[in-house]
Amino acid sequence: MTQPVRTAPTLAEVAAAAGVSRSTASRALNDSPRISEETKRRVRAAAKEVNFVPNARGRALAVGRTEIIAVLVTEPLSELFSDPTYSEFLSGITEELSESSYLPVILQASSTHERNRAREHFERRSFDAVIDVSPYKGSELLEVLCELGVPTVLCGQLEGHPYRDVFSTVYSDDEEGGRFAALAIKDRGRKDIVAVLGPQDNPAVADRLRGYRAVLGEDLPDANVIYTGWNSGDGYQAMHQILAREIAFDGVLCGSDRIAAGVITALNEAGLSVPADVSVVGFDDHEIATRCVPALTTVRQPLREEGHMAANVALDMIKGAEPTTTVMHMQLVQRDSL
Amino acid sequence: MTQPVRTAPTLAEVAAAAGVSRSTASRALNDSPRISEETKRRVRAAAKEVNFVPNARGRALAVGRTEIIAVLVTEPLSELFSDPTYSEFLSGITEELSESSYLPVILQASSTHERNRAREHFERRSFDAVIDVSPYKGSELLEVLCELGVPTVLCGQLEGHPYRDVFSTVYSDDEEGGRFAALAIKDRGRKDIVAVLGPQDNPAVADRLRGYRAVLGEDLPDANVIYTGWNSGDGYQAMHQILAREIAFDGVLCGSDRIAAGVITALNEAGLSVPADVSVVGFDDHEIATRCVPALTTVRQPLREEGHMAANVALDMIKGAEPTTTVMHMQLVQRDSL
DNA sequence: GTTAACGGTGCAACCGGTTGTACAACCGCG
DNA sequence: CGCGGTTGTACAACCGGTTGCACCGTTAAC
Repeated sequence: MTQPVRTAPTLAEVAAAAGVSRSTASRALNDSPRISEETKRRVRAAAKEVNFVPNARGRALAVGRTEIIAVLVTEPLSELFSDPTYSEFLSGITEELSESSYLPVILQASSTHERNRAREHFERRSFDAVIDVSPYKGSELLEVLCELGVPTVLCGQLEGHPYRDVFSTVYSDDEEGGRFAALAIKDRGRKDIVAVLGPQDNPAVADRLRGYRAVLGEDLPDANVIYTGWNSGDGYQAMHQILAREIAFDGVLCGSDRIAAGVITALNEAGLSVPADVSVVGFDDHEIATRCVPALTTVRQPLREEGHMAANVALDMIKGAEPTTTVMHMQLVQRDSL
Repeated sequence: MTQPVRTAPTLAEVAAAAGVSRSTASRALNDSPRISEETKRRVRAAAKEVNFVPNARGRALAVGRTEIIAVLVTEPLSELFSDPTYSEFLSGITEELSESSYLPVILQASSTHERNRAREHFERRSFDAVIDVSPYKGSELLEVLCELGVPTVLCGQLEGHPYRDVFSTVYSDDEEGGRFAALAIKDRGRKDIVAVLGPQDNPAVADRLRGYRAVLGEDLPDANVIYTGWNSGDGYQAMHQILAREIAFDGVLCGSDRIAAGVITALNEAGLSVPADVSVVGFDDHEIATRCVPALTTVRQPLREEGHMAANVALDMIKGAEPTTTVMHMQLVQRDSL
């Protein structure tokens, strides 16, 4: 054996080194008020001495918690990866949890195989709570979680789902965001609008389009709605195609700020000025929005705050709180592209 | 309390229901040869009856394993998300592990805060093994893992790192892949080459470029190397810029198949024929490569197999195997774009 | 001087499984 | 009938922590 797998020191060793009992050592390390300062000092010194860290397995069994929260991803990872909103949202979760002793881990469960593994670990209570990033109706995993009574937070609107009084929900109002963007471009007096959206099968995209339509009606004809990827290159390519069609338009609603950046590049190359000739509105309030020339008017989705909220709701539920529903609100960010 | 948090049934309840002791119940459920068939049947029936699933915490403490493997991501998630190779690789890991009882979870550790949380849970031995997707030299986490003796697999070449005899390594030879692509385009007789690569700070991109250079030398001048994103829109945009420069070229090496798809679109729009006028070679053997017109000649990186390998190596190390180093080989996939 | 109150500590039980070992019942054999 | 050997089961210890409760020695109050 080249590898000296030092077995980790146990509480008993610390106690022995400090000359106290296991229970006293435990209380000292957990800062119980019943232990004298002097003893605490001795025990802490001994713990540091032998590099003691409480073993997760023993601790979990005793306190009934693993202090691990699963972030459940039921769609294929590749889809998740191509949607930029997730990364910000996930950062919000980890950011918030890093204040606590809980550790968020991402759990992929897109194939049946993976779902079975996940189910198994849910049943075993490997996790204290679950945050479902993209819940869908009829998910077997949600059924299992409901049955087991595992604290669960759904991120996304699940209309008419049967778990309303069992699970918590956190989502932002995409339709409202769409209305904000459309209202802004309408107030500017634009009449012929083009929409360059994200992928067609994305539910948020559908909600936003509904918001656009509610405000613009016939000013946004079906023919002017283009579905594409989320990146600037995609926006660039889409705008090229629109220009090639030689239709008249004076406003562009974009599904993401990166799309908008590509759109602006393509417009400029075609000799069109933003915002003099064409108004452009983005979505997300991504960092790139401020770096665009002109700076991008956009709709801010409070993704990071949504993550914070989801994390906090999960922690509350672990402590026994009742399920709640939280709607986050979109916000128009006025800049110069309108 | 609206929520009837049914506390999960324990082994003791199963044993009582079956009329045997806890130990017998345990052995029966684990299919021990020492238990009679008749008793096993009774115990299994009782377990099914009360919906028994062994509690992960108790089990973990007893057997010394949590059966959870952490997939460590040390770069920011957004970066991970924008690199398409990861998703395939991660799928390989989960795919392989779904055959075992182990569950892979993704652990984000890009901020200092997150790294501290991760470190804590490593020390507590919350995970049986760690697969580091993007290891870098001088990572404190690697140091901790080494010290703790946690079975660890590094995915990626870490030159001259001090952990060679402690950690296992799995990586594919990007430079070799670059050579394959360059050789193919050279054999075709192309002399003026352009490279449209991924992000400049990506180490794999650097390795591949080294491979290109080793074969092509001056046929690939510095000025012809463009760094961009990984998507088709990015390739489209990059090729537009190249065409605008009006330089002479007859071959394009692309950093991804999606980039190549965009490149081909742009070339076609400019009236250039592939492969008659210009040869194009991709990278990854992404699904899109076969759907391109013409079908894309590309370099296949065995990402999924790499994931399988990493997972298996991790399992072996958990069983006590010595650390190993595995190099996966690239492969040229001949199609019609050359 | 006895007693009550109190701060500090240790014993032992407990969380929910697994496993070494002892033991009882049964078998066939001499 | 007594023996050794097999089979099936139960007891109890153990994994590594936490925690209710009993107990000890002080000190203050009467």
